[in-house]
Amino acid sequence: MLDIQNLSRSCNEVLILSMLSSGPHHGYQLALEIEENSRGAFRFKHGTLYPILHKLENDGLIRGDWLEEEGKRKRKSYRLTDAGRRRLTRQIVEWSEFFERFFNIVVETKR
Amino acid sequence: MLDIQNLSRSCNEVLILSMLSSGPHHGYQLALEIEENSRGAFRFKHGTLYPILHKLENDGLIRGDWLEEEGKRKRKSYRLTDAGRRRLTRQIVEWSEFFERFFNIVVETKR
DNA sequence: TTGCTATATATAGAGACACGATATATAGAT
DNA sequence: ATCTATATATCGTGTCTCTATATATAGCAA
Repeated sequence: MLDIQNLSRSCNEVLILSMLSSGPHHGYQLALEIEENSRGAFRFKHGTLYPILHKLENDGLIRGDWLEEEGKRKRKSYRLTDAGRRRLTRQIVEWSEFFERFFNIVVETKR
Repeated sequence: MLDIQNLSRSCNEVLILSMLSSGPHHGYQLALEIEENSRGAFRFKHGTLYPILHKLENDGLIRGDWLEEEGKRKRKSYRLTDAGRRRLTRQIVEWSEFFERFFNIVVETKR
């Protein structure tokens, strides 16, 4: 179960895993697209982003491969592993349950 | 706007403010009822609860009065202030927006 | 050729905060 | 007399995000 103290970490994780579920991205690109897709609501500072990517890779949820293309800076392209895909599916269920319970209390009492 | 790094703190605050919007509660009672209402999902450790209550009181969002009843331990009864009620209303809007954007990204990309 | 901006990744240090542990106190039950 | 539930409080630890800083390159403009 998703516990309250892990909301921030889990939220960051799910956003990244979700983006990767639609195809490989590199870090910088992830931050830009998440910001775009949320119309500026979710912003990753790179001091937050890269440590998370390293942790996810270390946990075997994503995999990064260095790409070297002509005329471009070296980039690390990340993609979901099978474990990462399973984790994403489970996390989405947990977030759904969290929302349900959260609003249940908040809306129920507020009135 | 509700930012990702404050999810935990804000969630705790909203749960407490919500409970208080239905009437005065003391700390111990808040923890029990939140646990019941969420069917065990949200549990406040007292090492988390009391510091938050003190902070909310300090910020003028709630007000606590000591009650001394016969045959009972001394308890501190908290209730919402007007500022607290306004804060709750705004926080609920922000959480709604957060959920909308979060699932927008998560569901959109996941597929 | 120098400087600025965007792209791109990385990490050290600081600060916030929830938690576990611990402490104190009392009422009621066994 | 002891245990459990009620009730509040605080200290220390660990985790995690942020800010700041560092490094590197491509493209453009002055």
